[in-house]
Amino acid sequence: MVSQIDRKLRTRKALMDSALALVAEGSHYSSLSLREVAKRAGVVPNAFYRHFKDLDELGLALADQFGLLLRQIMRQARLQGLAADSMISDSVNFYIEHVQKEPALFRFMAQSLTGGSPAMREAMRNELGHFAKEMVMDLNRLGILTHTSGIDMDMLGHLVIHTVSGTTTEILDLPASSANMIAAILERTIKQVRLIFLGASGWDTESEKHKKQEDKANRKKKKPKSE
Amino acid sequence: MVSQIDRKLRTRKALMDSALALVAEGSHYSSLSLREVAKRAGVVPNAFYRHFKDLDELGLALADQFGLLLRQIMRQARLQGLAADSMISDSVNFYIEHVQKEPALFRFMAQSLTGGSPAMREAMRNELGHFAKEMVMDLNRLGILTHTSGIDMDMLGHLVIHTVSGTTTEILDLPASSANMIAAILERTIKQVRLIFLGASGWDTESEKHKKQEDKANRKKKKPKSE
DNA sequence: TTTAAGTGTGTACAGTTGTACACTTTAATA
DNA sequence: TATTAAAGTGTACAACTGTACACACTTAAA
Repeated sequence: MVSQIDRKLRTRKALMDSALALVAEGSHYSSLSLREVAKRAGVVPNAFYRHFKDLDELGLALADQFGLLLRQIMRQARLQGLAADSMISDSVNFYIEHVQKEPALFRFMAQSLTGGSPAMREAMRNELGHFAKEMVMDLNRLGILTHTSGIDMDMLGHLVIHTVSGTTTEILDLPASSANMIAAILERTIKQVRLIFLGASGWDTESEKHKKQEDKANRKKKKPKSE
Repeated sequence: MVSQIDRKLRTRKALMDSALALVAEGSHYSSLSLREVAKRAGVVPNAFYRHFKDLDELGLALADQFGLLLRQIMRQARLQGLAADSMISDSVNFYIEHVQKEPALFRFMAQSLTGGSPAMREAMRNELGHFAKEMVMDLNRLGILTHTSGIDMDMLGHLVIHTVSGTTTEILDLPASSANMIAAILERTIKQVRLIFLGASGWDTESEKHKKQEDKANRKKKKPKSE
């Protein structure tokens, strides 16, 4: 005998897990059907409506779940107390570990950025934006960035996001057996993040003159097209 | 009276354009149906088989078309002969212009990186890889990078790709009316690429010691997990 | 001119889709 | 204990799916 709300939560979770499982097996979320999701969850199609009005709504719930996972990862990373000098490589390592541990959710994330309803894309982007913001703040706090003045944190955050999420989809496409390829990508990503923060630390000294230079040149021509 | 091969090419193109149009209207490629693609192309469903065996095969043809577009863009950019001092911003500007000019193909590209058949994902990644390689070589040739020694070109290329393709999907999600948002993203992306190359120019001087530092630290702990 | 090949059409069919409606079963409430 | 609300079931249906088959028409080859 189960509590009524427990039962409700259980099937709800079953539906979400079902969708994730199908995504993990190679289907694209936007091509899933309500019926196959229900069947996989061991429930009759109509029961779906007791929990979600749509597959879109289920998608939003999954986006929430993904955000939760991200926050767990961050919290866990903080508890470990990464050493400042190996921080970048440790962080990337740690992140990729979680990608491999929970491939379905990350695959779903990758798909949602370009597919799904507009609402879902936005939700997913918000989750990632939050993640990047926290990440950059952490790295900053721990001394990777010695100066915040002058540098556009939002820009930096998006740069890290795009790098990491791009890497994520690359890894998820590998046959999982090829550990050496994964290691190569991982190493490459560490280099990339390191390069980013190297660039960031030189930003307001070197880059400003660079920027001025470019702006001046831009104002002069203004119409570089000749098509 | 039309040549037989002309006719063939014409309907083939109609089918491809149809798929692109549906994608441009918000559908995800992996959720298109053969029938709606055929209908939109003004052709009976069965005629589809005279040109493609699958929607997957049509997708590969679209990937080819996208690669072609990329190469055209690069050629065009080279013909313009960008000035070295405004090169990064001009390049990004130029690229984004084309994204807005041909939104359907770029949308398709973004979708294909995480959706579609494995073959298509690989095809798309190859096209982008080629693009990034050429781009980095160009920037290098024109003096943005003063030294190639020691820096991992592949790493740099992927970094640029992920940044640019991430930006691309962001732009394509905007309601197209909001020109100011687009301008903001564009500016951000220019900053990002500038930061990347700033990092790259300091790579083998500053970064090596950084790397050694991290490696040493890594060797010491080796097991940062505590979950 | 006859033949062959290829492009597009019409009909057909079995399988799947979302969802409406009436229902059973179960747990919480009164 | 009787009542009510909610979770899940079963049947039904019209719309849509991919694709097989036989056919019509047009161009290219013989």
